[in-house]
Amino acid sequence: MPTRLSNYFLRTLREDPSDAEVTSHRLLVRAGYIRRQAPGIFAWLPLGLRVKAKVEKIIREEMAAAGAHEVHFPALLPREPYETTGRWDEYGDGIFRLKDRKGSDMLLAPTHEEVFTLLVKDLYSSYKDLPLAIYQIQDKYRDEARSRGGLLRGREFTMKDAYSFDHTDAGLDASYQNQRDAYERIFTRFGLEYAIVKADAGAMGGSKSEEFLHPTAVGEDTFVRSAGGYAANVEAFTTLVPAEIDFTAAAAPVVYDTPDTPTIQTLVDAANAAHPRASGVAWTAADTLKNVVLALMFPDGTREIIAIAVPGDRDVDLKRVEVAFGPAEVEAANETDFLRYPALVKGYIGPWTAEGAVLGDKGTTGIRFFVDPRVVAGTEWITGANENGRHVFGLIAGRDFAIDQTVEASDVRAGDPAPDGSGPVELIRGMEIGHVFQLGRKYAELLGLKVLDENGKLVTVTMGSYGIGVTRILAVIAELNNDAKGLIWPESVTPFDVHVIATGRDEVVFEASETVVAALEATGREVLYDDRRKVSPGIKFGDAELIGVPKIVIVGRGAADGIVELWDRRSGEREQIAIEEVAAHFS
RNA sequence: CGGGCUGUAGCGCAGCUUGGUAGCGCACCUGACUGGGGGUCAGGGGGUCGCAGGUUCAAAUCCUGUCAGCCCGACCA
Repeated sequence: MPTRLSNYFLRTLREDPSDAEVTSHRLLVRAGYIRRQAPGIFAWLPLGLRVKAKVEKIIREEMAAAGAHEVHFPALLPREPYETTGRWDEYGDGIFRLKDRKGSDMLLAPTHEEVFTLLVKDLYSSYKDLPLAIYQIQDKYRDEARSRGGLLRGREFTMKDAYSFDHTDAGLDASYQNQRDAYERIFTRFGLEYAIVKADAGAMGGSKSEEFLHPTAVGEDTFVRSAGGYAANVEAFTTLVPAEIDFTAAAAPVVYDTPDTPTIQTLVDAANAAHPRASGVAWTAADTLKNVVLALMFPDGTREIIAIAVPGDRDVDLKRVEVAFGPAEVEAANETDFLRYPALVKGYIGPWTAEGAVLGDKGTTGIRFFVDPRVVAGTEWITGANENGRHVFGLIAGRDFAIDQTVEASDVRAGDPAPDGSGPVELIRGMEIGHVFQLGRKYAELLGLKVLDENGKLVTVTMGSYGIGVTRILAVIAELNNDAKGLIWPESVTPFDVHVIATGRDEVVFEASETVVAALEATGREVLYDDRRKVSPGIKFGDAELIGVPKIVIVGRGAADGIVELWDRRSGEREQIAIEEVAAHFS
């Protein structure tokens, strides 16, 4: 039976909802696919549900092809397994927590590693059962500080999450590659451009991790890409380390008075004015060493002050620092912190004084000291002398201060060289649509998932976790497929195959329409039939354009002569054909 | 969590400066006309003006507080 618009649960909106900014959100609400329920939480209407089902169908087909089995866990879970793995605490405010009537802590799962691990532990105990890949399509909950972009970043979203179980590292590599290949097929079927980038494993833990990023201005991630094929999330980008410089002949450092130079720019100006470089080449910010004092806050509540030295022309990227020291939150050191270390003179901080080191484990402060990887042995710097209005010139890395601890703290910029030598990188905004992790043995270890191997020995299972954002993909597809009039779905996910419009009031039009609809359905097409009487053609055309079914058949003034029109939503082309030929056009 | 903005009918908005018992467009209901691009006419239903308190004879409007939402940033898939 066709879906008849005369009694379908659908209401299109003539005007844009005021709270929708991004295109996909605006159009999905206007065209009657979703309705906002609460910030970042949406109700699904019949049209939206159909598209979502199409997205899920493609994912299911590829999961099946990859040998994964579908299961389904509750979204509502007890605290205990998450307590065991430490994520109950690590997630902080990021998850929805609630209590049942007995006062037991529950959560709405942000992801399901723990329960998948426990399920396999319950049922399997032999290496012969491995490898195993299981997955579910389930709603996830994350209490975003600020949801935005409609479906692009909601607090409830549908995700396909798959998990692999192996008893050897080689097995995990194979399972990981298997899922990764499936993801490539999935995104190709959706017609989505993507870049596979090295990623930070973050709260998930584990080692190897790659993100599938769709390049788009509305994306929340920034990643880098080189012409030579290197790609990485900015958090995972590693600096190309320059060659060391022989400093055996280098002069000793000299301290100069540099009054009123608390910032890099004032320092560079003062240096060029009062202490020009012997070679005559002007000093630049890149010749200075900026020592940034930060506070690390660990989940257990401890606060540690650290110092990081980066070239003066670079800013510290706090996100990259957090990745380097995770799980910890990072913020700039505050006044209270500085009061604890009177040796640190704000604006004039440096690792060195003539009397000895200030920073580092051998320094007078004992503060852990890290340097940017560009600060290699033999590089020469201007930096603070730990006295108000004084800087030291000609400070040699590896001679005058320790460079044994490097950290990726500097911001990443377009033009930076890729670490693999494949050339300069460009910075691109991307939306994460998939993420594959090698979790390794973290979860299996903590939750006690072991199997007997070939030798009858108990070994801890090694796992992978593989996520795809179902609703996010739907939104990205909507974001990509629309025009000023409305949505234009690709064939792969369109809610209906054909949208038949009856225009006019003559009975012959509706009779002809029924014939067309029946013929289409006989070929297996799903038909949305606009059979509304007393609705003007303009409204019907407008609704069709908003809803975005790519193939439209208009039955109207030619109906009496057995002629209908094929209307291609995407190209706008219209073609007159005989009613008997309609079905053939769609087979 | 910081900054900005907004809460008036299902949706989009005006009214607030200068207090006087709430209005427009769309949507919805009835009837007629119209019938290939959101048509016309006539009639109609629907709102504790976010909430609480205060000022006043009188508050959507002025004052105080509070809650909610949106956008930017921080953060996060």
